[in-house]
Amino acid sequence: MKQRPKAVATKAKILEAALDLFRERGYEAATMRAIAERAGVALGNAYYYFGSKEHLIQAFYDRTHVEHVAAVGTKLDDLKDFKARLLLVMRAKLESIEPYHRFAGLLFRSAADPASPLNPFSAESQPVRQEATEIFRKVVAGSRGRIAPELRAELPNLLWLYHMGIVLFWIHDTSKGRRRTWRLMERSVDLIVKLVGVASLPLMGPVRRAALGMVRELRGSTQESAA
Amino acid sequence: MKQRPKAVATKAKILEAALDLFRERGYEAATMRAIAERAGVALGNAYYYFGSKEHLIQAFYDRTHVEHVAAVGTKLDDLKDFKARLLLVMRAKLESIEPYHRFAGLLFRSAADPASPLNPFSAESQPVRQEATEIFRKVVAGSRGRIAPELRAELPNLLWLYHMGIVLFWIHDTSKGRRRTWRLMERSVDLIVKLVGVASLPLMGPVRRAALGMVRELRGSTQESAA
DNA sequence: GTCTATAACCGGATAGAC
DNA sequence: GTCTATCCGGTTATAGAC
Repeated sequence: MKQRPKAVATKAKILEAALDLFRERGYEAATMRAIAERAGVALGNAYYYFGSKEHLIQAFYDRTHVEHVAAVGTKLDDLKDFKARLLLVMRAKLESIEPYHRFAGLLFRSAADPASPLNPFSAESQPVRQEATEIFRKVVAGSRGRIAPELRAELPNLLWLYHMGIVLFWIHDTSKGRRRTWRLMERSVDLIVKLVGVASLPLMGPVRRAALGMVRELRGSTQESAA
Repeated sequence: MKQRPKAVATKAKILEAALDLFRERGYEAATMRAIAERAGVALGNAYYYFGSKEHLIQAFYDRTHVEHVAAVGTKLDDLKDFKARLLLVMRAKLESIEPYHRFAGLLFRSAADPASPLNPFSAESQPVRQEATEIFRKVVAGSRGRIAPELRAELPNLLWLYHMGIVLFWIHDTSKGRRRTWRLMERSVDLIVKLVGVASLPLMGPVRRAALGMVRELRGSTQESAA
């Protein structure tokens, strides 16, 4: 199973060519033939390394996640406020995906198909999903302030879901510099912080329990085992 | 612009063939060639009437909406309680779409593409979206009980969005009889009613305003003019 | 195991003749 | 309005070279 250096290099070359072309021309125009040509390999060779065009996109997924984590870097260490931490992570997210906006929509096409491995809720995506949730776990874990304990446990998953919602909006956002998404993100972060505050009030016990019960139900369907 | 009877008949023939084949074989297997053949027309002729395969699906959309409205019928008139009304509409929704579960996933592939006319947030879908929101407007309008006025105005749109979320879950739900979706729907309706109650408390003014402000922002991006 | 080259299949979409 | 012919790109197949 050990791959030879040459194979690794070829695979990387193909992936880079694909990502470049996705950026430059969007999804449809970046044909497999063009990708292979740009990478300097035969069409069949591209398929040798990537079973389909969608597999190329899975790699894109991974890449944006890595870039997101890199963009956050160690900056979280300096912040103790929940809102500041969440804002940091969300800003880094939007910045890291921006270069790919052009073809993100078409990507989402596959992602929405329940049968597609690209679907963020699919079993195949579980590792990526779990990794992506990890950063929100960090956000919550390092936050000072009153957050109801049951909420603290579920919050990372909720934040991951929330961030998927923002990405969904971003995909549809055609405003210059994605202004609308940024505004929505900032407002919604503010709202989330408020809601977490309210939900953590002792009085809100029943509502909180109803909400968390439902969320666990929702999560159960896609991930049989919770982390 | 008046269409000749022959044209209407041909178009209908093609549409019926398409819906039949979608039901029988699912989306992918129902090729445009097969549809044309079943309808007894040439491939090019199918494209003369329906610009793309996706346009055929738009018709499918419309049909499920009509069926939903039919399933609700006049039953709303008998109920004055918000929760009961919302439950009625949501149950009718799940029942009316159930026969199509098998290929709904593949349909939603296109629906998720921002560039697709099928996208529920797209301009092309605005009529359908508005119609679909209408039923939630009715739900709210006929409900007795304390609901903050600003909330009342925005609630139909929020409920439409909520119902889209439930449908999204339903698409991914492989449990027998879609049990999980039903349970989630019932729990979430309960939660929504609780939340509306809490949000309508005078004390919640700031949170409510933050939430509604954000929602309007969100809505603004897809519908330039609010109803 | 890695890679090339080439041809072919399939289905969505289009052009242009009738 | 309807057809036939054709294009185009994802995908597969094949046969062989290093």
